[in-house]
Amino acid sequence: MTSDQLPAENTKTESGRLENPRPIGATPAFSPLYRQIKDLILQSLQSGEWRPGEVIPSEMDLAVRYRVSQGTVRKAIDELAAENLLLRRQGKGTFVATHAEQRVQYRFLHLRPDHGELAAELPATRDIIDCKRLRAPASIARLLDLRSGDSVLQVSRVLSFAGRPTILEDLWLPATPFKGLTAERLREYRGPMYALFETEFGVRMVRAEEKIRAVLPDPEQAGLLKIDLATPLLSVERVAYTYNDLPMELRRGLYLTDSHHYRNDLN
Amino acid sequence: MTSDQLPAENTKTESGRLENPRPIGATPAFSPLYRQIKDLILQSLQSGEWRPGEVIPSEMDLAVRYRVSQGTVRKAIDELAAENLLLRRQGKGTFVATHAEQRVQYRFLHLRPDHGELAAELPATRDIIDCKRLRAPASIARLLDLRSGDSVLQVSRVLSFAGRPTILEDLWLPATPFKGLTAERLREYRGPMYALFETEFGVRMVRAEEKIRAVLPDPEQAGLLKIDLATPLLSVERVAYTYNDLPMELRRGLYLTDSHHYRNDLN
DNA sequence: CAGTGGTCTAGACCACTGG
DNA sequence: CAGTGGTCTAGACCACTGC
Repeated sequence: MTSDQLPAENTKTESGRLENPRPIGATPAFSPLYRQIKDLILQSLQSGEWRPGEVIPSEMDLAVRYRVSQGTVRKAIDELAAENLLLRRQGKGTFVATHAEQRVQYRFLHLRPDHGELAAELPATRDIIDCKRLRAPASIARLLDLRSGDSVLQVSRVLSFAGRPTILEDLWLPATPFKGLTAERLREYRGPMYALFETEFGVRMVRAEEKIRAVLPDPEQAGLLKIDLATPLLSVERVAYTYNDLPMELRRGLYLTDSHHYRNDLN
Repeated sequence: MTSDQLPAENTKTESGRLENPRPIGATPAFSPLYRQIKDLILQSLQSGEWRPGEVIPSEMDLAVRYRVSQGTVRKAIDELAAENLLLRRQGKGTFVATHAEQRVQYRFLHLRPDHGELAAELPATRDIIDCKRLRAPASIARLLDLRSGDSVLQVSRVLSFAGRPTILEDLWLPATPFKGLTAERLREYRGPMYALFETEFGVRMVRAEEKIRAVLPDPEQAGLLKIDLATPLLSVERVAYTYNDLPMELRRGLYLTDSHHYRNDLN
């Protein structure tokens, strides 16, 4: 077997086995081939070689490209599909996941109506209250891995379901990757905000962490949600991450839960 | 190939292929072999042939038993492991998951301290207030797939972390499978309640669904949690299921979230 | 009908555990 | 060292999609 045209990552021994390319440090922490392939695919996703919604090359093509068997590529893709980064469709191909997909729209929104389907209430009315640029206070900067004082965009909005104000949200985004985002563009756009982030700014949110509390609104919040000061609300703080565990959005939401609830499935 | 000693589920054709044993109805909804094997393993788990914490037979043994290749057994086990029903340990074997495992204890409890580790606060103080037998009201019966009026056990308890009452919970359990459960046994037992359910009643909770709201306490609840009536609380309603999607527990919890939060990871 | 993902097999070898 | 799960391969065939 020759090894002249191989990608930089791996070279084969004469037995056909692969050498592990990272004997760094004391514990190399053995990384199987399929995981290395997974990382290569991940790099192509990050770099934008394959964009949200597009097909990626077939398993056979990738097997040839990476010089491994189809089964190994398959296992790499399996993991990426399990993480919702890729979407397999039998007979058609493997696609880069996107928040614009009809089937997975509002994937991160766990609020559900007590009766009936969420789909019946979507798309919700979205009132953008505000979109301004400011210096990140320490508390915001820390969660976004920025230096305090770095420039961030702050968006405020109210979501209404069936005419009833239900969610009051504040968002903070690092200003650099989202340069050019304005209240107008947010108002014009049809579809989930994360879909807009993908198409307009090339930022794909991959996972998120939420911290949930029960709180009472302050007078301003109560006014925007048209509730009184004694109405308890869910406080949902979300940090959303793009590839490489890079935090790209902080969102603080207040959810009115008298006709909706936050749903969670435990496994 | 002979097909005389095969388990009832599948017989091989001469080509080595397997016949699909369920051409029932209009759309047989093709079920691959590994999924049939998965169901067989699931049956052995339900029947108690392999109990929580025990090793199951090796992949090779199961392959022989079911007359399929190791790879097919492997794929079945992969799915069961992904659903947290089985636990693989390289070099040791595959084990039936259990809530008594140190590593996965309190798997369904998403409350976390704002600062520090949950482990530092465990085990919490658990005060069993009450454990009584009663006729299920319609609202409870419906969620537990019982007839209203069926006998259920109701348990009330308060969990305290670092000396502070933090969770007030009511549980409802169908009386039949939990016959013999008393406040005393709950008080004596060290470890998670779901572990007690496994060892004492052979009921393993496999998954759960939670509905979360923000509420204010009534005077009785406020007294038990030692808070005032204006302190908002998380209301967490959980239905826990055993094998076969059979609901076996309804739990209504009130979580105090001034120094804790409910954590959720979105993928 | 060709192309894609999905299933299944058989066999080789690797990494990890415990006696 | 034997036994377990974990990786990798090569090849065959199946189910689904769209031309």
